Amino acid sequence: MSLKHILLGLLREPATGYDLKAAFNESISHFWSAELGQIYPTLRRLEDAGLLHSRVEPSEKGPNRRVYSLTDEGREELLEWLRGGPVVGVERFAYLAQVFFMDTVGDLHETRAFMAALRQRLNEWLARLRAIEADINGTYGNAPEHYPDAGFHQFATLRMGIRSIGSKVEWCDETLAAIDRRLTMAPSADDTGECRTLEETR
Amino acid sequence: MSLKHILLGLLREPATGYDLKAAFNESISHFWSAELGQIYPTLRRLEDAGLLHSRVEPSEKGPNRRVYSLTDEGREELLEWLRGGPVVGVERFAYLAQVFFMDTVGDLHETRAFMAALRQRLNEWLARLRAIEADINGTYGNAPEHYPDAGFHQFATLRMGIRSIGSKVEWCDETLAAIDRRLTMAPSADDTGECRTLEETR
DNA sequence: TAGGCCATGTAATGTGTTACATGATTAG
DNA sequence: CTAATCATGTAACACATTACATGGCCTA
Repeated sequence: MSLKHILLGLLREPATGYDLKAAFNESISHFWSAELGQIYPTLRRLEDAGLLHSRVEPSEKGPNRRVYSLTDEGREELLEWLRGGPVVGVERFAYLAQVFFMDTVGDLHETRAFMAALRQRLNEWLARLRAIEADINGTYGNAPEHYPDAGFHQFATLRMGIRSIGSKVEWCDETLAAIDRRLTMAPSADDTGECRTLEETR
Repeated sequence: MSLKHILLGLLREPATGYDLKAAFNESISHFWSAELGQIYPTLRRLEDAGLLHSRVEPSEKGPNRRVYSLTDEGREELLEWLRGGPVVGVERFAYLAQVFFMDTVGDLHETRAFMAALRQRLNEWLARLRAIEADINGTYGNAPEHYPDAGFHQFATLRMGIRSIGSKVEWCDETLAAIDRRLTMAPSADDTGECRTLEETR
């Protein structure tokens, strides 16, 4: 039920489905994403439910735009969601599943290459987030407590992205170091062991 | 396409759907989850595709068990997935979306209460992960490079959970501190500002 | 003139949760 | 006797991605 509320939140200002897709790509991509194929039907359903209303406007370039805005009912629904306490869902990381099973390959060098590739991907992501942060700091200063209201909250979410992705890059480094220590050891565990899980040997 | 491969990975040892559900709850809940309603049909499809085969066994307690095991084809498919490089998907955090829009409520004390509740949830989660880590360290020592092969890889994923959730708890603290600084300021931003986003004022 | 952006929408498919249905065994 | 655990499955629904379909305007 989150996309629904995120759309309501973004519709602080009236916007089209296309505009909202751009917002997902730009400001929000570090914690949510949605495709147009999901956005358009959802907006329509929210209008049917009375949480939004729309008007059709001619566009300067391209076809007519359907501009949605919040109704009072929609604003109320948004506030209820916000006041309902944190929605903590399941986290899914396919690449962690890959690490978890990577011993099946039977060659720690494969794990090493995997972790190095992962580190690079995450580090690029981190760099993008840090660039946005530097941009904001350059304009508004380093003290978020002086930012405008919405800016303060938005900056906080960016900070979580930076801390969270940053911690993952550090984890890659920690793991790469452990792999290197393991690779320089006598290959005892790899050869004598039965590739057991921790639970089985406990 | 990840659940499919995770099931193949878990079927290192033959197991029933019920067993696999237990594995999701126990060892891998910090990076994936699945319900029985999804596991059973998926196993059936994997068998139809020739990646698994099953035999029915009587159970000591309860109804007959359908025990699945990997075929050579299934093992090959798993290895391809593992060797295909890190699968980095979208991260979705509903609670970050809530923070992002929380200024709509118009009272920073609401944000503070939200962040405090979130911190507690995350901290409990962290404590569970740390307990597992302590348990493993107690049995195998503090040097993961000496763990058995599968254990080494599994421990690495646990470490990422600890770092990642830990960084989020730290982020909560950072944000709570910023909120407190903002609350003790003259309430200028809250009253004079127009609740603008960072983009709009740029 | 080719490709990208603007702009909307539908259809097919894939992924995931919850509820329903069944029924034996065991521990409190 | 009751609740939990064992054990399998289906059906309905909710959520999400990708492909298809259309077509004008602008830039290289």
